[in-house]
Amino acid sequence: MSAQKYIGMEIGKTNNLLKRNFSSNKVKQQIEEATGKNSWIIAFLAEHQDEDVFQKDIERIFSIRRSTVSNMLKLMEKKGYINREPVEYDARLKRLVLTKQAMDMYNLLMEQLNEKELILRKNISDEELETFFSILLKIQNNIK
Amino acid sequence: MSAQKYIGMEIGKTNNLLKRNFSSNKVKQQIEEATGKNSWIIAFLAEHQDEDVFQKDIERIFSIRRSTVSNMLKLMEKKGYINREPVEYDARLKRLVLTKQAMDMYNLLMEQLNEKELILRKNISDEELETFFSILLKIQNNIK
DNA sequence: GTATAATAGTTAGTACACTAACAATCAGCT
DNA sequence: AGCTGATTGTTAGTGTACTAACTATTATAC
Repeated sequence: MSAQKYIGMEIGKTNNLLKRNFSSNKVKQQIEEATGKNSWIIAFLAEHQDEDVFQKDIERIFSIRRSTVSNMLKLMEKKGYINREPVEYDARLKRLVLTKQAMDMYNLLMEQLNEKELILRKNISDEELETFFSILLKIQNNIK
Repeated sequence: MSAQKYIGMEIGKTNNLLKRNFSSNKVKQQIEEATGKNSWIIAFLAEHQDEDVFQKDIERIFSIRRSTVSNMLKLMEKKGYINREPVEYDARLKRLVLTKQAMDMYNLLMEQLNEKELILRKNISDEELETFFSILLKIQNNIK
């Protein structure tokens, strides 16, 4: 029984390890530091500059609740990474726009994210990785 | 590029889903509610009643930092699940002891944890699961 | 035997994540 | 046009998790 592993437990442990060692993305010459999640959001916004992106999209993509998004984006605005602008066609929506500062960080952030991804994938074959993601997807579906 | 998945991202998303839907363990007739991590800790202590367990052990087993353990156990003490007792042979250590209330919850908590585990494993074969855990272990080792 | 290093736990400050309750706006229906 | 319900975002309060700095004790080394 004590040898049996629990999915939630193992994922939680791995998530903690990631948070500790792979979360902070210090960008040289930047005063404020982009935390792990900040980097992902900046990357997403940079890759979708041609469309309007709102908080509700961040919710869906990153699987976080609206209150969390609200707080995170408030911090990112304070740090000078984004602005939240109203749109004409719907007063409820606030369009998320990257600042120049954040856009300048994009390439470096992606480099860092990809570099870390390579470290995480060490000793894991492409086939194993595919299996891993497919099972993770099954687990995600089992939760809902 | 946008189709490529990132390990940290997918694990983070899954962890959020777990936290939202599989974390709370309401035990009938209990005033206070044992949160997800509380349940795990109670289970661990119940299964190791014959030995002395200290905060440093919880750190190692659950892969969380000492400050986190300190805060979590302070809350659990407040809720009446554990007591922290000094030991004679080392004044730095505080032995963790389950209260009667928590011991009474143990069987029900394990039932709930196992029940949830079954839901998480739906549509996943034993072989797949073994692969999944082995890759997760590789990822954990890649982080350190 | 005393100085130094290692270990165990706490506290302050911050980030991330949740629920619940709220306000504002929009969409649909009659 | 006006009511009802859905959508979007905020706020308050809490739990989990981190780092950094701290205290207290124990172990080691000289």
